[in-house]
Amino acid sequence: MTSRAEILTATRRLIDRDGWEKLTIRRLAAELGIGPTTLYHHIRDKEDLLVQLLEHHISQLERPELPADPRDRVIASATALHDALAAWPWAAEVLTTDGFVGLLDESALWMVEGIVSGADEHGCTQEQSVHVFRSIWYYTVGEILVRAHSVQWPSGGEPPVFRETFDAEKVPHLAAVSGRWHELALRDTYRDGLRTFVDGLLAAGAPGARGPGGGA
Amino acid sequence: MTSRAEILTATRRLIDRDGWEKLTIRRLAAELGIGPTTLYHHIRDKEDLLVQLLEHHISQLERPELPADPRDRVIASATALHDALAAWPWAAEVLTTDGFVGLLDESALWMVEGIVSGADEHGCTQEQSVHVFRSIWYYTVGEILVRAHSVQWPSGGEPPVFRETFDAEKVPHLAAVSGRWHELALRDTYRDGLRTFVDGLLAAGAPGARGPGGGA
DNA sequence: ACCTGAACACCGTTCAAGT
DNA sequence: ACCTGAACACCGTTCAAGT
Repeated sequence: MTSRAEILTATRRLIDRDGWEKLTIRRLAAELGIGPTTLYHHIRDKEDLLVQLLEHHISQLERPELPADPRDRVIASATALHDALAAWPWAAEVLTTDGFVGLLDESALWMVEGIVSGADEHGCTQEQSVHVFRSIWYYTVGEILVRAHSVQWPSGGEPPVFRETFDAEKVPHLAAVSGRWHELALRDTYRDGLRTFVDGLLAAGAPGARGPGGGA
Repeated sequence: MTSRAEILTATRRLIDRDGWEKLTIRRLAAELGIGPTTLYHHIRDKEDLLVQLLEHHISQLERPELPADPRDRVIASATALHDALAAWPWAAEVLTTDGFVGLLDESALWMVEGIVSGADEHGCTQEQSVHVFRSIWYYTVGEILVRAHSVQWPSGGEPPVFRETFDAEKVPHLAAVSGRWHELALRDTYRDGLRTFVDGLLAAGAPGARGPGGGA
């Protein structure tokens, strides 16, 4: 009597309530009111559960109209990817562990397609377009994972992000900025970095393909 | 009779032999020939052990002469950071989990200082220099983590990185490249991406600070 | 000081058995 | 078909007890 849908919503409820690291097969079974072993009649193993959860949530993503301009389409696709993962940091963990593109079905691939097609149409070769995607993917997944782990002290004690004292002899520039580091590290600079990176990647891939403000 | 040095070398030996994910307190104790509980007289907990291991190995890193040119110094520092982590993917895992810069002692901070000082001297403000470091850090840690997990099938069966069939109606650009994706995804493009990113970040931070080929 | 076994509170997963 | 308890092979960590 336990359905796939019930399992997925209970999993999501457990993660939302207790946190991603508290998701275990045994707790999920308790959440469902069944024995842990019963779960194995519906899922192959824990990884299978995670992948199903991820696919389900990505398939529910609203799919925005992507810009016609190649460069803007790359930015918009990467931002959609980023925001989807930022909402579920556990997803980023699943994706780094299990590989990304080979895992997901077509409902998620429009974001990858948006990046690759933008690079292609900008004038990149296939090699360069894949390179553009991979570079953006690394930057995005790194941002998600680092920031997801950094916000573990929401209102607890001291934020242990940066100690304030540095040896000005050995690391003068860090010493100079140390008092402000914490504040600066909290800023959301993903989009700034993304724009910079994309423009650089596209320029490196196909320098003459598009002037500043130029058309197709 | 169990020393800190003995524990750290045994930990390293266990990781090198059996892999990072096989490192447990109990296995480490067995490796040392002592009871698991005995270990707790020498380490506070598992995380403490990991941080000690990381600090020890980073402190043993050879410290290269960094270039005088700011841009080249940023590249060289980031590359040193990347290569250090690529050699120990478990370290990247520890660092994303525990925060980076606040955790390490001065023996590791020269890499961070190299990036921040390069950005500063290029003409970036403090905000911009921290942004440069963070962007590079995200890209680097993402690359390490994704690639570390992707090489889990060294000679096993099918590499599940990318399935070869795509719906050419829905994702035409992915369909076009699908046959080559796996090969392209294996290429080491970290340095290419890094150079592109750094040049973009520095240009965005301080556009007029340095012309192409210009000096200080 | 340094080390120990027993115990606590957990994990993921398998398997023979029940309805 | 669907579900179960018991069991296996593990975890990190604590604590009272030993030398």
